Parts: sequence; structure tokens; C-alpha cells
Amino acid sequence: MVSASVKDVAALAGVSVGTVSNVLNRPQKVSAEVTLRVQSAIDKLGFVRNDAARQLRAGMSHSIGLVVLDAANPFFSDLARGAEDRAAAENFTVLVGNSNEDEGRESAYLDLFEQQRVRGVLLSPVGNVIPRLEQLRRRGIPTVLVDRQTENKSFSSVAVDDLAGGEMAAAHLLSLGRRRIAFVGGPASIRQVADRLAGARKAIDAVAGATLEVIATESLTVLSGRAAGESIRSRPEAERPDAIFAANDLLAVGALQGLMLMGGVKVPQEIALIGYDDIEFAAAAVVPLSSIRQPSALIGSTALELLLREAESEDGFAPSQVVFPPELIVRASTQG
Amino acid sequence: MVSASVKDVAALAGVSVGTVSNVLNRPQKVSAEVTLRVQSAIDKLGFVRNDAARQLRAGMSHSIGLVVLDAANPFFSDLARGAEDRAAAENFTVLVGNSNEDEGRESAYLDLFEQQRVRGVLLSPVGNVIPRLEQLRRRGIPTVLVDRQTENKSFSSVAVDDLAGGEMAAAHLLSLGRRRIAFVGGPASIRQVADRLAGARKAIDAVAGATLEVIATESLTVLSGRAAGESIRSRPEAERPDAIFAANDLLAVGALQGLMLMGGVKVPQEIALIGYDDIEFAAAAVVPLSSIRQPSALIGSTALELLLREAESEDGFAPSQVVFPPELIVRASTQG
DNA sequence: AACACGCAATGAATCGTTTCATAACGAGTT
DNA sequence: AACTCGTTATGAAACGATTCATTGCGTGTT
Repeated sequence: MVSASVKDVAALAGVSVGTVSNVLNRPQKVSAEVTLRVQSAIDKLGFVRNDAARQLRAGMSHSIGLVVLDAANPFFSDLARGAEDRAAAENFTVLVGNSNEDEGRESAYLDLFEQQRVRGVLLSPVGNVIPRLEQLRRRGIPTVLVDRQTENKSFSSVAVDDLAGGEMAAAHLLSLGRRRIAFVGGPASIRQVADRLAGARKAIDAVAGATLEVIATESLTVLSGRAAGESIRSRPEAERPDAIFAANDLLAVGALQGLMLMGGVKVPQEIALIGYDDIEFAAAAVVPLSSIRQPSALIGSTALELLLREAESEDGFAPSQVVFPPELIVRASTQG
Repeated sequence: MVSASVKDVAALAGVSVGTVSNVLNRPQKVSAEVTLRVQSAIDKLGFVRNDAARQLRAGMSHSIGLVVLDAANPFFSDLARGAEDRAAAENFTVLVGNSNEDEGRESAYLDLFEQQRVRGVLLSPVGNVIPRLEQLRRRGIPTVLVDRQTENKSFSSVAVDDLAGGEMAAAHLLSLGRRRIAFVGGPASIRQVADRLAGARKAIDAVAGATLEVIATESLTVLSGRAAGESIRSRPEAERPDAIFAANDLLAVGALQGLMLMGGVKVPQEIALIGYDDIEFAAAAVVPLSSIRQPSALIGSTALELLLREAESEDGFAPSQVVFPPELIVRASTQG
């Protein structure tokens, strides 16, 4: 006997299977004496409910699926934590899949979630997923997009206004009197990067005499940032920017190192530096980093909330697009 | 109609449900003509297998559960990736739970995994879980411990020899001629911390005139390390150690910052510094960090392999304890 | 004494897939 | 023509929990 079933419990307790189920799910409907007998039978047999059977009968699971672009990115792990905590409060479980920015893996996870009959899906999409989402919706699985605003207003989404964030970062640098601003980031195909750059451009265009230089990187990593920083440091002093806006904090940390190597450029005196995301490490960097904070956990919990509401409602649910404002965090890298 | 079932597919294709199942699971047993008809019915109806029903019938799921101490720690996310990749190759899915070093959450995840009838569990344990694991085993769910050697040889485990790692780190510092060595780490209740310290002590005791000072920290974080570094910097020069071994890289990074603040102590000239884990950031720190590398992904994949082998075997499986050797990675923080 | 009512407990039906013993059929053999 | 294979296809049974219409029983009412 691999494991006991309700039938075994019922037999041992001398009751029907229906009663065992009632003890488990509607204890108030069962007399105290019988409850006790059933409980002790459960203990004696080490009975554990079979989730697959429950789910089959229920028709839907108590899980929701989450597909993130990069599980190693602190932004997404915070987002996931936010979603998980909110889900736990409603007795739901979150299954996390890591697409690694690969459309194939994204699709595989969506397939898996469909087979599991998850209650809904949170998705930070790689490519154009709208057709796939419409298919999911037709099959009764609602989706909420995270960290991405959609043109398509028929889906709910929760995101941060990256355009405003970029504008905010650039405006801050401009307010320090800096005028030769460099944007470090890439690849440009990543929506968030493009939006942050567009926001920065907007702020810079509004100030006479301010210029924007774009330094493209291959990825959003510390090493890419370091390369960018070193290339700036190696320029003649007159050709260096006086401020850098990095598309995320990993790049900013790398840039900082590239600049400071061998007693090079002083941050913030010679070049002010600001990042994006406000990851935990930003505050602890050698020169604590200014950054644009995103409420990552809040994005996760809000998206989950929206999703559950949509899942519970009958069709005809009105999708909503939630956009959180980013927040400027000023630290040493843009002070002095 | 929420979603189509095999029955619907069978009806549309004009065959029996058994045949549909055969098309799905043993295509070679079905004639080409029928296969085609069934496939097109599947496509037309948008049929998606119900995993709960499959699993109920099969008696066991195609998932394995993994409980980690801290999902945000790069060491564990690498370990998880290793396990996931290996699992995917065998058509298994890994469900990741984060215990956050909390016994209650650990237990909740184990309950959940039991209800899901997972094929096995990988566990980086918080407290004394042996009784719980014996219970799981009785119910047919094998367990492999990760990142923890057990006294109890009846369970398989995959770990790195932290004692050897600690010894290796200290021996490296001693080989540089350093004699006043400080160990930065804590809380001591964490097994890994205690083992690394014990290893260091062993190496230091073997060298005449070498001393070991233990600087306890509250946690294994950058901020704790920074505090430790600052307190060392504020000492009179004669009372400072000439080398620091930090219990993990986050502490080492923090210590580095604490030491270097305000043009303080030079690393490695005045104080050599080595960390543990070799997280990605170590190589990219302002002074690239020497560290003790653990094969995190390999630990994950090996543990998964052991687990599957144990799950497939009938009872009478001989548990094995795999211990990987740590590896010394020398970078600038201990050179010069 | 007859009746109605409410509370407990019952157990058959159900969810969707897989499996397996059986049937149907055609081709080859004697 | 009777037979044995071999190949396909069939459909009922099984997995385990839940649900719900039904039964049984004790209490209170008239």
C-alpha cells in the first residue's frame, strides 16, 4: 500500500467515504464523536489527500502560473515574492517558470500551465504573445501582463511607467547642472530599455544645451557596464560625459567600477551616475548608487490580485491597466 | 464548454476514447489514417490534456519538489537551475519552494509536495528534519539532502566539503605570509558557517605563530560585512588583522567596502581578503574577490540524478553521500 | 398516535485519462 | 473451408476525492 485513500480511512473509522470528506471539508456538518474517530483513523493511516483527485473533481487547480524573463534578476525575484505572498493569503500556490527571454521556453511553460489547469497566468512576455493569450482566454485561463504595458487594452497589466522613470532620472542629472549625459544600456530591443531611453531623451530635449549620447551594451549585466565605464574612462577628459544614466543597476555598478579603476574618474565629482531598479546592492555599492525604484513586490501582489478577481468573475470582466509611478532615490553617486 | 476532453475528441473523430489515448501515448499502435483524423479533431477542439486526470491515473506526478533556504541567494538559484535542467532532460518538472530558513514554511512545502504526490524531494534543511524525512520515505517519497552532509547515513546527500573549503581559504592566506587572520561570519548556528570556521581553525593551528580572530556577524549580508569592515578600519593599525576570511561573498563584498571607505585600508596590500561561494558578482567587485567556488549547478543536477535513481529503484536502495571538493579561485583581493 | 422537521450519515455518480482484456477483421496457411 | 496469426480498434474499469439527493433517526408538535 503506497498511501491510504479516503476509502481506507472510512473503513477503519467505520463510516462512509462521504463522511470522511465532510470531516475534511465541512467539519461543522459532522458530529464530534464521528469527527474524532475519523481523525484518529487519518492519523493512524498517515492519510494525505491526493491533490490530483481533488483537482480533477474541482475542474481547476489552486495554482497560478508565473513566467518571468530572468529568475536571477532581483527585480523578478522580488516580484515573485510579492505574488507568492498575496497568493498564499488566498490559499493559492504560485508556480514560477523562467523563460530566460526565450520564446520557446515561454511557450513551453504556458503549455504546462494549461495542462495543469491553473487558475490564471502572470506573464512578463518575451515576444508578441497576444495571440497566445487570446487562445488561453478562450480556454478559460485569464492572464495579467506584468512589467509591460500593452497597446492591447483587452488584457490587464501591471507595470511601472518606464518613460516617466527615464525622464525622472535624466531630469535629476540635469538639475545637478550636468549637461553632457550618457545613456548606457541595451539591447534596444528590450522594451524597458527603449522606454527609459525615450524618457531620458524627452527630459534632455527640454533643456537648451543639454546633449544625450547613447552607449549601447550587449546585455544588462555588471560586466557590460564595466566595459562601458572603462571605455569612458579611457577617453580624453574633455570628451567624457559629466553624467551617466544606466538602464539598470547592474550596469550602473559595473560602470562605477570601470570608471574608478586605477584611481580613475571620481564619482560623483567628475561624473554623476544613476541606475535603475534600486536593487538591494545599489545602496551597498562602494559609492552608494542613486537609482529609480520600482515597487517590485507591489507589482507582483497587485497583478495577482487583478488576476484572481478576473478569474472569479464571469466573463465580461473589464481589464484594467495599472501603472505605478517610479520613485527617485538619491544617494552619494549623484551628490556633491 | 470550458475545455474539450478525450471524449469530445473521440466523438468528433469517430473513434473510441482508447484510440485517442493511443494516438497521444503510443502513436505507433495506431493507423496513419486514424491518427490524422484524431489529430485534426484535437486541433479543431483545442484539446489540452488534463494533467490532474493523468496524474490520478498514474498515481504519481512528474514533478519533484525542491525546498531551498533562500531563493534570493545566487548559490541556491544556481543550484535550482542545475536541478531544473537535469529534470527537464528526463521530462520532469521542479517545483521550487522557499523556506526562508523558517521551519514552518519548510514543513508547509513538504505537506504540499506530499499532497501533490511528487516523485521525490530535494531539501536544504532548516532544522532537524530526519523524522519528517523518515515519514516521507514510509509514504514512498524519497529525499535527497542538498548542501548539507548528514550524520544519518540512511539518506542520500550532495554537498560540498565546507571544512576543506575553510581550510583551503585559510591555507591560501597563510601561504601569502599572513599570520593575523580574522574570520568574519555568523550566525554560528548555521552549519555551513561553523564548518568553514572549523576548517580555517585547523589550517591556522598547524602554523606556528598564526592567530585566528572571530568577528561574528548577525547575518550573511553585504551590510553585515560592511559593518565588520568598518570596525576593523577604525582600529589602530597595529591591531588590525592582515587577512580576512569571510564566510560568504556577500560578507566579503561588504567588508571590502567598509575597509576601503575614505581611502582607508588597502586591499590586498594591507589586508588580504577572501570570500566563499564565488558568486557572479565576486569577479566584478571593485577589487575582484578571491573566493572558494562551489559547483552549485552541479550540486543541483547531481542531487536530482540521485533522487530519480532512488525513486525508480525498488526499496532496498543504498543511499549515497556525495561530497564535492571546493575550489580555490585566486583574484586581486589576495594578490600583490 | 400520527406527523413534520432537522440533523447526520450515506453511497452512487462524477471529473478525464489510461490501461488492458477483448473483439473485429484481413491475410496467410493448411 | 477451417484455421491461426497479427494488426487495429474498442470500451469498461480504475485512479481518489467530492457532491448531492436520499435515507435514517430522534425530537417536538398537534
